[in-house]
Amino acid sequence: MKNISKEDYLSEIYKHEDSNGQIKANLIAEKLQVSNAAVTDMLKKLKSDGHIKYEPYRGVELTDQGRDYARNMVRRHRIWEVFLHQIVGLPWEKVHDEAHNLEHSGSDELVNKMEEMLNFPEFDPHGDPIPSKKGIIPKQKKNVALTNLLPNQKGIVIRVNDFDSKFLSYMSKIGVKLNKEIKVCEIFNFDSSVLVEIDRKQVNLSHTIAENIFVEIKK
Amino acid sequence: MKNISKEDYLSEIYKHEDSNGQIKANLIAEKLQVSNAAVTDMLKKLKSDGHIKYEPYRGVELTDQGRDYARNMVRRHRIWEVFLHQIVGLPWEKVHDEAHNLEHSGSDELVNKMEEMLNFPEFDPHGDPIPSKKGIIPKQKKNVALTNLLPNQKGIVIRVNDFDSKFLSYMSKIGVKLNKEIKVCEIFNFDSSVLVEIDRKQVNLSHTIAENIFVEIKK
DNA sequence: AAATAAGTTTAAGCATACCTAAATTTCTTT
DNA sequence: AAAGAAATTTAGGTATGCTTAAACTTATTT
Ligand SMILES: [Mn+2]
Ligand SMILES: [Mn+2]
Ligand SMILES: [Mn+2]
Ligand SMILES: [Mn+2]
Repeated sequence: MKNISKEDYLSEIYKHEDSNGQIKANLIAEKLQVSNAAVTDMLKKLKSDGHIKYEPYRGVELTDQGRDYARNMVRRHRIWEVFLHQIVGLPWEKVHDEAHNLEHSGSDELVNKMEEMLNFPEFDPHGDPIPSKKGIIPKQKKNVALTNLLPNQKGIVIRVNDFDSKFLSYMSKIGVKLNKEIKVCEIFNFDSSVLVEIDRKQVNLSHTIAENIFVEIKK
Repeated sequence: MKNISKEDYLSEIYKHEDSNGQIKANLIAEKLQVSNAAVTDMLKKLKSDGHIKYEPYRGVELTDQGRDYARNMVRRHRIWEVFLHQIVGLPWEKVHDEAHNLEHSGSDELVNKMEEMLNFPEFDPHGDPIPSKKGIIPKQKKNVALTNLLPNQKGIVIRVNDFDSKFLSYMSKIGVKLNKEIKVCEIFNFDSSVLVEIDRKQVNLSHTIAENIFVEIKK
């Protein structure tokens, strides 16, 4: 297995492009926890592999080939997550890190088999869409960060960010999970935290926490 | 994940030590498909890690630390194999290669969870024993290669070698699997092949094939 | 005891994937 | 438009895990 690093770079570029357009070398370095110089090195290799378009000091863009590769990596990651969660019974705060290692190892054939076994799930345990074998990405319900709700608005949890396992365990602890209803009671100006109601209990969420929970606004 | 190569070297040394005593650098090179020089390099590193005892031109021996590490790798490999076979439904000729990649990725915690889910299996799909978390190795029934049977003796399949997937598919095809009864009908001197009976059908097995099937002799 | 064969190590080199520090380019202010 | 700040690349270096070819050590023959 030779391409672990390349695959991680490609996934990162893809996930960002998907939501925010062209990614900066800077941000790749930060996300992958490597130096800027390491990023420059890798971008040259990815370019010569035909995975990205890239000119020094200019932005990075996936080629069709690179996008296909990256999308498949995201697919693998998310299928592993669902599998570990549903079949092995790992809690949602542990599946991301585990999948991040496994995604580079199992064959596509194995991933396809797991997908079939899971009955072709459309979303991973954190609500992120799983690209199909053909590259089609399931449409998510319209959703916004919890910080966008006004007092007395209610939302249904559609997605949470999955990169911090401590954050996810805390979410479990206070009852936040996919499809759960959250009502915003009050927004505090002094620290931008929000007081919400979950399962008829009130909890105060910091702004940073609320930013990482995405809900469909309930009319 | 940094120790893939080291882990493979250690497993190989362990598996050989287990059955045949000290391994020669030569054989490590052959098994891992690398040059002898690469083996020398790695032995130095494994020594400085405290995993093996080793003096130039002398043999290799695992330290207690190295043996623990290696045994755990074998454990991980075999639990993955059972899991892939029983839970994911992969045929026995595919689990070895897949497990060989996965064994370096998932955490011990995940492996322990899979083991529990499988109800603490003692043997992998090819009949090899699975070391427990504490390092205890289940005892196998006494067994010999099929080549050791005399005409008209019967044996129960206890184990098959797992390193060649083509061999294993062929075994499936002719009905050889664990616990299956095989009767030796005739041994041909001219090529040392054996004519056996499986499921009431006669099949001729080359000497090399028969050498890789291990049976408990039936009285 | 030499000679030969077999096994192993050393030497030199390559690719990957990182690093820090210095140099360069681009963006943002003034 | 020039200066300063921010982002990026280059230069030089490290560790891992390989390679081939040459040198060396140990085991086996004669
Ligand atoms: Mn994830
Ligand atoms: Mn990864
Ligand atoms: Mn195996
Ligand atoms: Mn392996």
